[in-house]
Amino acid sequence: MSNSTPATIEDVARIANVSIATVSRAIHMPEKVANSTRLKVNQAIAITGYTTNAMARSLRLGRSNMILVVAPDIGDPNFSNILIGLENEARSHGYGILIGHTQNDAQRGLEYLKFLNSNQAAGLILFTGILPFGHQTMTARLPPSVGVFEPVFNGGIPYVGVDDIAGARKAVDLLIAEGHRKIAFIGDSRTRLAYSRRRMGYEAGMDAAEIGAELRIVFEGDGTIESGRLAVEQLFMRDTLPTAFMCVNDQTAIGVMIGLKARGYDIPKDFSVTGFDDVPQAVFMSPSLTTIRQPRTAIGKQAMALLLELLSDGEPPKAEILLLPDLVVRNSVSAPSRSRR
Amino acid sequence: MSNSTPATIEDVARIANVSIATVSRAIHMPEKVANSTRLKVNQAIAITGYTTNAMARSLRLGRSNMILVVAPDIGDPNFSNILIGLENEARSHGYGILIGHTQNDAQRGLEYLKFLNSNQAAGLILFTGILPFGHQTMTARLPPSVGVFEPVFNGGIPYVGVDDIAGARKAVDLLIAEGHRKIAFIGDSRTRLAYSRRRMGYEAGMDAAEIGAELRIVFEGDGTIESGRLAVEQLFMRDTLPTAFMCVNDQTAIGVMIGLKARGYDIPKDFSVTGFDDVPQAVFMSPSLTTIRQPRTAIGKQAMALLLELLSDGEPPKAEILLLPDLVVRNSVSAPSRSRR
DNA sequence: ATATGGAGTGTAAAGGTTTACATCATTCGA
DNA sequence: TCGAATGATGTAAACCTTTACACTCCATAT
Repeated sequence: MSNSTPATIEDVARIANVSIATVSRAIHMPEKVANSTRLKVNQAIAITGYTTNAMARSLRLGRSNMILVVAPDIGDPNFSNILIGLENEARSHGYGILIGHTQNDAQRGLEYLKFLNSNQAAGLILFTGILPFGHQTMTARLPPSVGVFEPVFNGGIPYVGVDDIAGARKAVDLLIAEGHRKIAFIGDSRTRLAYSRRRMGYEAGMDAAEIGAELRIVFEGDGTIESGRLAVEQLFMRDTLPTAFMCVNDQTAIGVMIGLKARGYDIPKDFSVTGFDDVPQAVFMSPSLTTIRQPRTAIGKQAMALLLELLSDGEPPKAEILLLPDLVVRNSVSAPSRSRR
Repeated sequence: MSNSTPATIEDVARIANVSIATVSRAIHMPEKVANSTRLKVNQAIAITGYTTNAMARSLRLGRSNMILVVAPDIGDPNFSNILIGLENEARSHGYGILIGHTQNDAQRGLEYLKFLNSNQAAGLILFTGILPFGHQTMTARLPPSVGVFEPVFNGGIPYVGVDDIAGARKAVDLLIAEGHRKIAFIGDSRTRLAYSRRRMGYEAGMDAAEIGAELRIVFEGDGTIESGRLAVEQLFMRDTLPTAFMCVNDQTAIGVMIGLKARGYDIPKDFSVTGFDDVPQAVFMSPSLTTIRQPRTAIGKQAMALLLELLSDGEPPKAEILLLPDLVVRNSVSAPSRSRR
């Protein structure tokens, strides 16, 4: 049983007293094999402890059962949760997951391309918004691919993300429902579709509540904590203070809270703050941050499902799948204070 | 160039006007090939864009260039940082990383065993303290393996972790240096080596400062936030209050802080608190938590290095590699207050 | 009774690589 | 000058599957 070399299909065939072809069929196309034969084969498999050699199978089939997942930064807290979704879905379809991180380094990306070229991966999941593989020529050889979170710019690759407009809308609507009208949007001017869409959600919400342009304050930062802090400074200098800060992401919101606290204000009594993403820290802030939660596991699952569909059909069923994010109400939002309303 | 099917070694051989054996040698044993020939081959490779088919290679060689990493929970914040270390080290040696998570489910673990049996992985990195694969019989077939963080109980597998004794010692020593003498250790009674070692560090520090048993308070919990909160309750009931809480991990420390704050105490003015691990939240607590940082990336790197060594030598060079963790001083520790000293 | 078709199985090729062994050419020593 | 040693390359087998094609039975239709 515990032989030094693992059992091959031939060992099974010999014991079951059939040909290797029959064994293969008994495993992969059971209906093509007589009941009695299938039984014999299964017994032989049990006796030998046979597992089909994935290398040989992949070689013969011309494709592997691995999916390459490339992310700029594995440490990104978003990543691990997406990974769970990806992994579960993949595994339940007999695929395994290969991890690559590029650290935003094109050279690194190219190294991973080798995995693909050498047939080690049947498909590709991309976390980064751009194809990591500089050369256009490469695109031709790219296997079925799916983007996560963001559309992939330089390739016509379907992606799975979140409905940023609807998500942002939930945040404004909450603030408006609480009685806020002068709501600042602290944005991110970097060219990411997600960010501009969140602003669109903000504008749409303000439109719907018929809040005029004179009450809208937009500050375009860069999505960092520092950028949030800076936004507060600027707004105080300009002396055009809102009663609520709707932030493009949690990082910015954290910065805003730091800035407000530094000036001695109380959140949410003096100012309300919302974020977007629901990063792990959000719940540990004081006050805990009201934000929009990315359905990370679900995104991962959907992305992998889409990729697997692509692998079997070859036809991209959809160019874009947007999931609806949830509003997570915590303690950074309340009605605007009397005096400042 | 962008042919539909990728170039094979045969294409290269034809263009370079040599045999496929020579091409293979030119790639893998360059010194065995004449300079002029090597040149021709390299040119042909450049022309065809050839990459060796990893499937075929692995099949022929009988081992793959993949390392399987199994963790109970990919979402664990520790995991991603370890993963960075693992991945970097593996990649720089031509290996790729395969991810599996067991969710502490033995059945899941067995599924991953298939990856190993089917030759898809040459080695194994284990995050869980136990072999996920129930059956002893399996152990015989396990490839070279290395544990991370914790020793692997039911297998004689080397592991890479942190020097818990030395780490804990740093925490006590800090507290003692600040003037504390009555220091409580809030432990974890679950049978993990790490936890008992941390307690050993505590005792050693108290010994070194010649602090008698009457000033030592030990509460054995279970490492959860709730356990920390409970410890505070118990200690207040027993009315044997320390001036500082040294906690077996950050979770416990968070619980202790919650418990103390609930009773209206100020940290660190009334009580000092230390943790262990430096989880991501630690810095966001208020006050931010003074703790011992796990050198996660370094652990991952070392573990992979050890595994690769195992793969080439076959000889386990060391049974245990312990890295020295750093003390991270934040704001949860100060000198004990006059009145309570 | 014979032809037809289908179900079940076997034979053998192919997939791309590595490497033991064979072959050939060259060089060196006697 | 010849034999041997050395170096460079080629031939072919092996790694383990999957599957097209061929074959054998057996049942059914004619």
